[in-house]
Amino acid sequence: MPETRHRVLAIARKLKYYPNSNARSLAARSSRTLGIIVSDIENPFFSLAVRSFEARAHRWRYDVIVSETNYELHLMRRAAERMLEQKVRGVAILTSEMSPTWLNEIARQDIPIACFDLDFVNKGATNLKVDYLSGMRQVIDHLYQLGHRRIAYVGGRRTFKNILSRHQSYIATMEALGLEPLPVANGNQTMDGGYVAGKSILGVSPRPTAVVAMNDLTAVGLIKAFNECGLRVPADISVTGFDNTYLAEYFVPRLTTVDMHADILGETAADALHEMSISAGTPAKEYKIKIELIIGKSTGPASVTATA
Amino acid sequence: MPETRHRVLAIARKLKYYPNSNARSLAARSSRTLGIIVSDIENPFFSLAVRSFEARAHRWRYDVIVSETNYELHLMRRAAERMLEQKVRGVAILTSEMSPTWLNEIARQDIPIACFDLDFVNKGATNLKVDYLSGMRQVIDHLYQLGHRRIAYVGGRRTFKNILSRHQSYIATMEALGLEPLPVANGNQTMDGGYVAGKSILGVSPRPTAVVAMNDLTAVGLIKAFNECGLRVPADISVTGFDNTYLAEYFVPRLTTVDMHADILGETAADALHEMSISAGTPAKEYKIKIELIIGKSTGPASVTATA
DNA sequence: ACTGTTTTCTGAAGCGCTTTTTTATTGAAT
DNA sequence: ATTCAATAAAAAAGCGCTTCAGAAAACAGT
Repeated sequence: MPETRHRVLAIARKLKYYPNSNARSLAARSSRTLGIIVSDIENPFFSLAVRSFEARAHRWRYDVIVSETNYELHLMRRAAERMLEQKVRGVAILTSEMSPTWLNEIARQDIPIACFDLDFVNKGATNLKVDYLSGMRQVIDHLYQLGHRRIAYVGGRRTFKNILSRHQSYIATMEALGLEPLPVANGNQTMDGGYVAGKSILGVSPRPTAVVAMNDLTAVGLIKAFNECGLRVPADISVTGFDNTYLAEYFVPRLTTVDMHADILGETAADALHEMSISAGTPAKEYKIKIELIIGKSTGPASVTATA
Repeated sequence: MPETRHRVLAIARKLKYYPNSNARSLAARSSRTLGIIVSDIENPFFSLAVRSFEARAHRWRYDVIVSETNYELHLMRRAAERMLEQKVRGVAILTSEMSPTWLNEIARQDIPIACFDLDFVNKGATNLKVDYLSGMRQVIDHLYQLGHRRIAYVGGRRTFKNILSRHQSYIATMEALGLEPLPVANGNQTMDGGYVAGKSILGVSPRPTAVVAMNDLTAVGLIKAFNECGLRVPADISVTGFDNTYLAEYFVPRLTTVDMHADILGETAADALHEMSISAGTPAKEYKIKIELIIGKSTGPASVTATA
């Protein structure tokens, strides 16, 4: 029997026969496709998540389609529509600019959802949660122990949920330490945003001795801005990132950052969708994504001159 | 009429109607989907190309599916099969580890192909060519003028066509300048490969005064390795990248590299596929991708002690 | 008013598969 | 041999759309 199967497959290949997946999905009333929507495919955090999601999905014999929202609302809409039109078997949403309207729409069609840090409460949705507060606290504690007191924060362009979480965690942690949260400079989640924010921070007086960036890309942009103005990191000013992308690891100086395990995130999302799709009615679980401080070389003792 | 259309669409939305794209593709005997296959989605060169490809494809009202080969043959095979099964309207192949067998297979089904730097000669294929020789020559000339004579090269893991092109161009250019090509260290196209290669280069005596990396990621890995051993870039050793990814721009020191215009590449590929798909029988064109040297801060005059 | 032509509308056919139903086949039990 | 359940094989019925053929309607020309 296995050999028969093998022969059939061999002949199929020889005959160049590739089953039409459209017909298959149509007839089976169910596609073998998972979707994943991310904010920014150029951000290594997301590309790593996409890769591990794909790898795991392929293991379960799904195809995957990926859409990017680029932090833009109309692309978010298109992405959601596309998932609906393609009749995906499940969709992972790793982007906070996804409106509840669409989430509900997807849930209404009984398509399993795995969302990263979006707080979408629905029986058809699995939540992948990150404890930002803990991450932010670890970062700031680390800086605090190094003697930093004027710690600034650089956030993202919009007030998306998870971007906001990081900001709120910053404020909460600062206050818990009896420090005054500094006015926030906002970037746009990427390097150039960080660069611009970095320039603006340099105008603040007294200058912060440390800057916490909302992600690694922003941190890199900050450092570039600082370097251009003759400031050394970490000698003159400390900078931290968030996400622990491969970028953080190879950047010089190696970034102090928070590991969010993008790879585990992607895998977990794929696993969760698979599980939900084979056993409908399973109560949606909630996963906690591990978070851990990675101490690099971009943070150092608060410089004496600056604190003086 | 337009208002009627608008009303219909509004009602469709209200009724939560999303046309089944599988049924549509099946009935129309033609999908509205373009495929793109890349080596490594984490490499910013590719992610940028994917993004611009998607953007342009969406403008022409195509959906796009992206597959990654990860430089692995079995994934390459799966990616090709998937394109065939999904009955894509055209496919862009931005990965040199794609066997001619599969290219022919795709061409045989009359699916337009746009391949980047793959030398696939077929009437159904558009070629996007890069003049590596020119790029490499510009890089090496630049180093030569800075006084470098012992210029090493760090290549990729396998002998894929385009990776090989860069290598051959290195050798040709060196010889043209009357310099001796040094033995090549091979990376794996990413940072950690560059890092390992960097360590091995440090063992070579006399040490090269400059290293040409096959891409930006490798260059970053190299620099990390050099830094760890106390070498400063560019004071002690110069390093160049290739691709001019955003990484190169924000890295400290800003990388000297070669811009391959990944965004234009992606757009051109999408345009070419679109054009081929609407007018079958058009003779396949050939596009030349512009290439240009970007001088950064990772290259400097050959250090006197090293050349001595 | 009548035929010939073009345009618009309606309904049926069919895309390439999976699934369900029907029919044929076998095997055991009477 | 005959009946009935169990199993295998073959045929039919869609899945949700697009397309195409044919019917109906509209428009001219004589």
